[in-house]
Amino acid sequence: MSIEIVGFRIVFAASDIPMGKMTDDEVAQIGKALGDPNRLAIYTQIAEHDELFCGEMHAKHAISGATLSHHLKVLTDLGLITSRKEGLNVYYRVVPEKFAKYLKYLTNIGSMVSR
Amino acid sequence: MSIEIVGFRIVFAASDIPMGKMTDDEVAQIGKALGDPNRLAIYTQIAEHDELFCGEMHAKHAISGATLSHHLKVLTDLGLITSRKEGLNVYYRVVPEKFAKYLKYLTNIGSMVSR
DNA sequence: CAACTATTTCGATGCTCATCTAAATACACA
DNA sequence: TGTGTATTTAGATGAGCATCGAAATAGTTG
Repeated sequence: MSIEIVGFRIVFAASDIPMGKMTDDEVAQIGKALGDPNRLAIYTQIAEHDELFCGEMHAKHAISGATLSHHLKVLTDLGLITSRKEGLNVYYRVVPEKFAKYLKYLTNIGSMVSR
Repeated sequence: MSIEIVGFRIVFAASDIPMGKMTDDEVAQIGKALGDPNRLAIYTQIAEHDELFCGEMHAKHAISGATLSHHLKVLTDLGLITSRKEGLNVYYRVVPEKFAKYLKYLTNIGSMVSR
């Protein structure tokens, strides 16, 4: 039995989100950002929890605080995460809309593959 | 009115595809591969058409033949595309399953964001 | 205010990689 | 078999970037 993918689409559980276009370049930038193993792990860890501060991430990844901060800045500059300062800690959380946009763009490519 | 994304999932039009797990590292590699603007454009162009040979791609992208060949090798080594030689030309096409796996992995991250 | 903790910035280093030109290979066709 | 075209390989170069240690900044708490 051979299986053929004829296409796929994203379904939003809530409702359709109005999402502005992403430029090809922005898509590539996000791909690159999520293309570093440490950064992908950091992003995934933030997504797993609701909010996370540096200290909790630092404990999980074998990188220096400076490097961690660098990765968080990259993700922040791209709009993939946001932060909130409270006391000594800086709490990070993902921006679902941004991620959804990226997924949607990729899904469009995928749907072109269909015949 | 504020809209909140509570999660999203990929729905396959044909049926659910049995897909082996991808390692985090492989996911990062694909992200990186699709994270180069030229490579993303090349991949997209191949996806748009059914099959494409180098010459057709070369005409569209402002890079040397050698660089094009390099990008095609990166995509091929990752299993994102395959090739077939016919006469002087080498025809490329995407491997939908691989792309779907990547999308599925990302979608899983996305679904974690939901509350 | 002083000491301590959390995070970021600075500056440097070494590796990865996109890109090129030139040469090699593979195939077609006369 | 020899010439022309398509693609890949080889080798080099330069830019980008992940990483670090150390210093700077910010905030808490005694």
